[in-house]
Amino acid sequence: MSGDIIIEKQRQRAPSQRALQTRARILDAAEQVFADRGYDGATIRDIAALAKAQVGLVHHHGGGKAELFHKTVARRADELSALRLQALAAEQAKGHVTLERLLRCFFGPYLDRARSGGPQWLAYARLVAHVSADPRWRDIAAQCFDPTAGQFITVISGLYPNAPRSAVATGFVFSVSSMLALLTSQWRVEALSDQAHDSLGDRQLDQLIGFCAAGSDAIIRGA
Amino acid sequence: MSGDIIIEKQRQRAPSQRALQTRARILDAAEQVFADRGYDGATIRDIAALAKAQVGLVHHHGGGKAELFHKTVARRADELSALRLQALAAEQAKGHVTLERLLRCFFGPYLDRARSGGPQWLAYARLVAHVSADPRWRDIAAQCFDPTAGQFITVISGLYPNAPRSAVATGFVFSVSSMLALLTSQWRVEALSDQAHDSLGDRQLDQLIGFCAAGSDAIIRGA
DNA sequence: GTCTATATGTAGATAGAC
DNA sequence: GTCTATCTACATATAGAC
Repeated sequence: MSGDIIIEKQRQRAPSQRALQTRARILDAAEQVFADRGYDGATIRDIAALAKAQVGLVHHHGGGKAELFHKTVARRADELSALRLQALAAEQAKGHVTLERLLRCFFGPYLDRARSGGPQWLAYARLVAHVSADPRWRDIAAQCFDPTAGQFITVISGLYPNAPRSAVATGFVFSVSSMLALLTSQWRVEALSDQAHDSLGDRQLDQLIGFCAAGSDAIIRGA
Repeated sequence: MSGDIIIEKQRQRAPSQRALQTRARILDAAEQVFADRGYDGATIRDIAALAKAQVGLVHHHGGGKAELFHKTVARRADELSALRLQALAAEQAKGHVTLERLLRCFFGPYLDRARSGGPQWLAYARLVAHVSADPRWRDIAAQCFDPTAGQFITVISGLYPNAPRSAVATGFVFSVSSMLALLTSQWRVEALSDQAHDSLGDRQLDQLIGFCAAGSDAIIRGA
């Protein structure tokens, strides 16, 4: 898998309004189908049908299946990164930064949208789970998620001046995997609890932050 | 996806030694290919080539792609469950059960094998990550993993008499996802640390247990 | 149980009219 | 940009000889 897929090409002219809508419909459809069935399980034809577009058109806008997948992952990753870094900057400006608050800056934007931003954001979580589970997408994961994660790790390291960065990174990787579990494995919690579970709410976010903050603190202090 | 796939059928006669070896080679090959490329990305042909067997033979032993996948997941799950429950019983017999020790009974058998049991056990972790990421395999996950997980959750609940079972289950699901992250995302920790990381060792197991115990305790006490 | 050969479907990709 | 039609390749699965 080459790491040099170009996402944005220079365009000669501004695309028409209709073309932009078509493009967005195709990306939305790709997101859902890729999330539900993974890269190989998804078909261009399913995506085209869901987007109410023609097969050739999906190729035209997506530039082939692999590039379409990359575009689909990158679209919301860019939006999320901006929101997270914005929340981080606002928190730092207030001073009194704590581990809990930093994690809230990272988790909050995602969880907010998963709750109120429509089912597309929950589909995106499943998509990210697929990306994380498959070594073929390491380049995509590194390119889309690592820069922002690295900034958060640097700030957290500042809270523990003597801690090795690898301990902070380990706690952060565990934390991100827990966030994905919250978004993709609620059904499992319900099955193991023998009872219905609350839908995604403030309580779930607080549980996630409590778990990850206490856990990361334990790793970092033990290092 | 039907939940009534039968894994073991009654056989008329005991299979020959050669047949058993062929069967094991096919399951080993299937494990690696499914782990590397997921269910849809894997092909019966790749599995046959890696097992040095013929395509038709893979069908004969596996009973179709879907059933072969199920068999591959279930094989090590059964072995793991036995080891985990055995460690749990031994720990309970000693008395003085703690959350850390319970988590060690659950994580230890897997981590031990991932370290010294050959690359197949690491492949299995990637396979489980695929199963967890895809809602199509919920039935397999529930059948292979939930019974043992449920027993551990029950024992943990005994340590916190007033805690709701859903809080314990939430912490446990986060913990399992962190275990998978340890086994499948070491490369990510390295990339985010800007430094090489120790290979899988006692220290990693201690970090995982420390993270999950402190995190679960925080969730349960906050509930 | 094992192998060869083949049937059948469907995938990704593209050419060319509009 | 959009649509129709088609090319080419390879997937799963099975039939039947040994």
